[in-house]
Amino acid sequence: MTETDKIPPPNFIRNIIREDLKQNKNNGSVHTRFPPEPNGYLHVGHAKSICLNFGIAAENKGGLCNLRFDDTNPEKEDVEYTKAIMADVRWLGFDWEDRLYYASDYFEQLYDYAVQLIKDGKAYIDSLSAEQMREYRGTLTKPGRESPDRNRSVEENLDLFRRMRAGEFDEGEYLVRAKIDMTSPNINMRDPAIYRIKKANHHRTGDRWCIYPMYDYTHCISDALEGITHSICTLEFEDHRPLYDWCLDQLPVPCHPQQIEFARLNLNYTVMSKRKLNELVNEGYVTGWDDPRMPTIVGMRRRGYTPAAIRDFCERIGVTKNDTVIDMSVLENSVREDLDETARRVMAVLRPLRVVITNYPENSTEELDAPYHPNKPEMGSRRVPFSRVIYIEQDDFMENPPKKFFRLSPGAEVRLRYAYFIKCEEVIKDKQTGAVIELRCSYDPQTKGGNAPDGRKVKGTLHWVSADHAFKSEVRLFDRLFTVPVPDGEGDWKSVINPGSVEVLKDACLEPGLAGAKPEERFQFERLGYFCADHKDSTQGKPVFNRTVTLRDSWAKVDKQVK
RNA sequence: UGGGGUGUAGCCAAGCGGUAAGGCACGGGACUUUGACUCCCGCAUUCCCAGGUUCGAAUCCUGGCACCCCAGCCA
Repeated sequence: MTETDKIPPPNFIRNIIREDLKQNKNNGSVHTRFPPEPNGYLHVGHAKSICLNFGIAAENKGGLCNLRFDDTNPEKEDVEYTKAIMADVRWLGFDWEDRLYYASDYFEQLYDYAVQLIKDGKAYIDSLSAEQMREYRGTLTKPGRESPDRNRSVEENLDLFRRMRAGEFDEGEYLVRAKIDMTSPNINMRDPAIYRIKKANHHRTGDRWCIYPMYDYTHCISDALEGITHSICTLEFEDHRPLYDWCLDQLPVPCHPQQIEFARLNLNYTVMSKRKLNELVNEGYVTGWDDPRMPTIVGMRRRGYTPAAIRDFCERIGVTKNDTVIDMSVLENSVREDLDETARRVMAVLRPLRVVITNYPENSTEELDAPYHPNKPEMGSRRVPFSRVIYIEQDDFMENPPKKFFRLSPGAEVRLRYAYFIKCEEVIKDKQTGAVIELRCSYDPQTKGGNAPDGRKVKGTLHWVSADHAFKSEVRLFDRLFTVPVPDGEGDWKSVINPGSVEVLKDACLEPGLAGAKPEERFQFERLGYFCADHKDSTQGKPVFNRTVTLRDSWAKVDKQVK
């Protein structure tokens, strides 16, 4: 994302558009839209669609992308979601300018068009019950039968439709159907419903309507009314395209957009359906839609993912019609790549082990200079306090180290980053448990800053925090939400939820400057990973941190091989 | 044994009749005051399978096979 002039990789949709432009189709314009239903929060799958639609608009001269809420089902939708969706799209870095639309804005026009269809004998009012509808529809292999109401007169249809709108009937009593073909091999064309009665309050139109248009009928017309040129949607709508085209062919709409379908995103070790995400929230498996383990935009944001990283990820995975599952490592790679460039390095000890530097003067403190980024001096530096008692990571000490372990062990010498070389002289253990509770080390005053004048080298460099100056706070570590790569493939997907997907460390010791971290501020805790100050649980002067992603860890591999 | 789609490496993905890009992952090495970053090197004689057309096929033709989607008054 640093190169603004980077040419996006080709994909079949961009190829179609390039070809259309060459033919001067749509007078050379490109107009897309992102059409979420406001019935839940957005997830990375939506991010793929957002990046595609807004991206295509942005990379073509004069290209535009609308934000349109597909709000035709009042029972499931809510303003809470529209607000959250707008915030997410904006946070991802996209702008619909003044083109915010709602399908509900078109209800009157949609009604008029339906009247038109009825007058033209292309739609009728049906009184079949839902169960009867199902029977008449036939099956995948057997054609359907025509409803007895199919040849109701235009006058009667018109009257009934008017009375439906007027609220004279109960839900389910009547329904408007397109008159297409009950024997079509495509079930979507067997006289699909286009209007149903719902005596529900709509989040925008209130109680003005008691009949609501169906998706297939609404979506294509909304696209046409907005002058959309390319209506990009996911694969499951491929079968609906003939219906999309049919509706537009019957009506005097301003234009006829081209529907193009692509495969939705699947990520391993997580689930992506709104229904399942909803269950995770409602049944308490996670703390909310914005739980840092969730693949939602708000969840990833809270975890510390950046908009640039998510955009980069969406670019890398490509756009095709293949049914695929993307490896989580691709996402993590995008995040690390962005954060490596932008995050300041600081020190934090997650699981503290007390170290007393026996030959360092008591009650003495010095400040050591530590740059914020090893490769970017322009990011500046800060002073970190050093004193006689410090904490190091428990993992950085082993009493009986395996080969190639170049951290601290009895008699070994290591560097404390930006400070001194220390040597482990004595190991103090708990008399009861035998656990190592303290290390006694000596330091070499000659090695201040981290280099020895005599040229001797150490293999390991450890991060540390001065005990008296440590800012103690909470740090949360996250792991994958599921224990198997494709939970959807499991009979009971909830049986493979990872019980250890979150670990809360209450006693982490952070360098003092971190007490001033702002909500959503991101850092690299050296040698541990990238962390983000939680915007929800942090309080003034007491930020708590979420681990976004670990650093790549080649020691973990060596360690595994040794064992 | 209805219709619509899709099959290129462990995971993604370019390719569109001229002799298999790239990314992730993985393996090896260099550098290193983060076992990070960075940098080198390696990683499909073969494109779901079988035939055919062609001087030449992942690309064209024929026939199989596998997987995904569709029977809401959801989107």
